[in-house]
Amino acid sequence: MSETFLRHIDLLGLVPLRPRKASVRDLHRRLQGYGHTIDVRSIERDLIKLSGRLPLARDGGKPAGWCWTERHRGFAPMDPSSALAHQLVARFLEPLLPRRLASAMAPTLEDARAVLDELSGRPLARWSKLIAVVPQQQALLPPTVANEVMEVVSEALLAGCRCEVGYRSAQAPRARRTVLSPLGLVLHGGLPYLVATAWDYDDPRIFALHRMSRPRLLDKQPVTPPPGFDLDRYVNTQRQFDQPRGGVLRLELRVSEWLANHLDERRLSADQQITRPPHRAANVAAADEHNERPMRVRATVADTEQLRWWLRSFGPGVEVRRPVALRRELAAEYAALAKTYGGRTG
Amino acid sequence: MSETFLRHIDLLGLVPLRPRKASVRDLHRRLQGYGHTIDVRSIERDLIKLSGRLPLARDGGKPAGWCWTERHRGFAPMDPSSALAHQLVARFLEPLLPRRLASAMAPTLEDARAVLDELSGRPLARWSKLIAVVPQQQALLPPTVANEVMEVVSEALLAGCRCEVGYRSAQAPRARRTVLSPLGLVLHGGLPYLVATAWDYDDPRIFALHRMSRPRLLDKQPVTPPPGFDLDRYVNTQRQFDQPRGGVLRLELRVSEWLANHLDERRLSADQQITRPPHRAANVAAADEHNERPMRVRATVADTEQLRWWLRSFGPGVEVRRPVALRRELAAEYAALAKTYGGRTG
DNA sequence: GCATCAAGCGACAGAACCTGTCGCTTGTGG
DNA sequence: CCACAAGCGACAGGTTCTGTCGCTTGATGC
Repeated sequence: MSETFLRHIDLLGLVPLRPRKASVRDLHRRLQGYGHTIDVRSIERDLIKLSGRLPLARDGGKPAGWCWTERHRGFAPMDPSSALAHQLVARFLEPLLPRRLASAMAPTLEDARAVLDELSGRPLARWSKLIAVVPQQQALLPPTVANEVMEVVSEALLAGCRCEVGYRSAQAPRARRTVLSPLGLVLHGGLPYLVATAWDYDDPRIFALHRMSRPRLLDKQPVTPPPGFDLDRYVNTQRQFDQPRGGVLRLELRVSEWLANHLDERRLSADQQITRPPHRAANVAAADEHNERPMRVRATVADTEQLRWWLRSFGPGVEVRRPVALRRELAAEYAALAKTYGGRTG
Repeated sequence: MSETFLRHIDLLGLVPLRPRKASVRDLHRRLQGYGHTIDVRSIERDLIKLSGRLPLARDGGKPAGWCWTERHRGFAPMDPSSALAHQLVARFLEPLLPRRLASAMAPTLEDARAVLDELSGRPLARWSKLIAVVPQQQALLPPTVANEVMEVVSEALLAGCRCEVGYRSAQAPRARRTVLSPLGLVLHGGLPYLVATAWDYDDPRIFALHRMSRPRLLDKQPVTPPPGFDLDRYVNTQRQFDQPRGGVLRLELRVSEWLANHLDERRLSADQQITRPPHRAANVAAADEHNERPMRVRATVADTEQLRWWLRSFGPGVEVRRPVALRRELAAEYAALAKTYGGRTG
C-alpha cells in the first residue's frame, strides 16, 4: 500500500479545527512519531494538495498554522432512519433549549438534511411534510445564550481555568464584570447555568449563561475547586434546582381511563401496577368529569417537586390516595384554590 | 494536483453506507460522470487500498458491492464547546425520548466524548463530573421502540412505499399483521407515532411505533395518500394529539414572585408583560401561600390543552384572572377537586 | 452438461507522480 | 546589519500508478 496514502490519512487526523492550528514542523514531528520517515517539504506539499479538495486552510502569519476551516463531515453518508430521527429530535428540541445549545448539532443536522433531500427525490421540502412534532409542554420562549458565552465558558470549564464575564443578576440589571472559577455546567429546565466561585470567594454560586456577556478566557489562572466539592451533590442540595426531597413514596392514585392508558405506555416506575378497583368510589372526580370508570395506579417514585407539578397538571384527571401526607398537601392546596377562585374576578 | 488523489476523494463520497452497497462498475460509471477517465481495474485497486485504512469493505457475493461498514466520522475533530453541548443535550434527552430515537445520535456523541476525553487530560471520567442535568418534568419511563421498527418505518415513509408490521392495539393485546401505507411520523410527548392508512382503507389512523413488531418493507407497493391529505392539518384535528383548540387568549395571571422571576427568563410570549399590581388583592392564593406579593403577568398565547396543564401544575402559585371563560373552567375544576379531597381517604 | 459471459484478479511495462535536496527569498529578532 | 528559521520553486531519480492482457471462477441459459 502506498506510503503517500497512509501518510495522508494520518495527517488529516492530526490537523486541528479552527481556531486551533498546527504548524508544519509540528505535524512533521507527530507524523514521525507515527513511524513516517518523511521530509518536512513533503508535508507542506501534502497540505497544499489536500486543501485543494478538503476544507483545510492555512491560518495566520509567519509561523503559519494549518487547520480545518469547518468540521469535516466524513465521507460515509448518514443512514436514512438516523437522518429522520435527527430531524425529529431537532424539532423536538427547538422549543425546549436555547438556540445556541441546539445549534451545536447544526453540522450533523445539515448532513441529515442532505441525506433526506437526496433520498426523497429532489423536491427539497417533501420529506419535511412527513414529520411533525407535537409538544407536550407549554412552549415557553427560551432566552438566547450568546455563542461566545457558551464557547468561552465551556472552554474554561474543560481547561480548568478562570474566565471573566459581564453579569447582570436579577437584582442588579446593570452588567458587572466578574471573575469566575467554573466548577460545573448544569442544564435546568432547558437552560444552562454555570456553578462557579466568584473572585476569590470559596462558596459556589449559580450563574445563568443567558445573563452573561462579553466573556474572556483567563488562561493563565487555574481553578482550584473548594475541597470536597462535588457537582451532583451540590445540585441536589440547591433549592434553586428543585432538588429531590430525598426518599421515595409508595404512590397510589385514582386516574381517568385516558390517563391510565397514557401511563401504560409511559410508566411512572418499573414496578407500576394499573388495576381496576373493585368498588366504585362515588366521590372520585375523575369519574365524574369524564364519565369513565377510574383506574387505580400504584408505583414507587422519588419524592420530588416535579412529582407534585406532574400530579397537579392533570387537575381532576387524577386523585392521590396514598401516601396520606401527600394527599393532605394537595387537599390543602385545592381548598385554598377553590376559595381563591370562589371570590370575584375584579 | 494528482489525478489519483482527486479520484480517491470523489470515490469515497460515492460509496454508500451498509446495508446499501455499490458495485465496482456502478462506481466506475458515476466517477466517469464526474469527469474521471479511468479504467475499472484501477477503481478495484483503489477500493482495496482505501479499505486497508478506512472502514470500507466488500459486502456480498458475485456482483460484489462496496460499502462503509460504519459511519465515517470525518477527520476534523469536533470543537470543545460543541462537544460539551452534545453531552448536555444527550443527557437532557435521555429521560424524554425512547432510546432508539436518541441513539440515532450515538456516532456523533461518541465523537464528542473522544474530544472531551482528549481535552480534559487523560482521566476518562473527569469531564463528566463537570456537567449535570436537572429534569424539570416528572421522569416517566419511555417505552422501547425496536431498532428495526424505526428503520423500516422511516424507510417506507421516505421511499413512499408500504410496509407490514405486527401491531398490538390497546384493545387487542395480541399482535396482528397489518399492511400500512405511511403518511407521516409524529413525535408526541416524546413518543413516535405513525400516521398511516391500513390495508386499502382511506381513513388515516394513528399507530404507536412501540406497539409494532417484526416490520417488513413492501418495496413494490407505492403509497397513494388520500387526496388533500396534509400531515400538519391532520395532526391539528386529532384529539389524540391534544391539538390546539384554535384561536389565542389574552391571558392575565396573578403569579408568585418565584414564578414571575421564572417567566422573566422563560417568557410565555413575545408580548409578555410583568407588572406589580397597584392594589394588593387579599384573596390571592399565591400571596397567602408564599407570603410574597403577587405579580401580574399578561401575555397572548395559543388556546391549547398544554396551556391548561401548565397553569394547573403550579397549583396555588398562579391564579388566572382573564379570560373569564378560562377562569370559570379552572374554578369549576378546583371546586370539584376540593370536594373530592374533602371526603375521606378510605 | 456444456457454452457463454461477466466479474475478479495477477502480472507487466510505460507513464505519471512523488520525494529529497538545493538554493533563493522573506520576515523576525538581536 | 547579521543570523536564522520559514516558505517555496525547481529538478532528477525513484516509487507508484495505470491500461492492458490473459487466466480463473461462478452464474446463466439452452
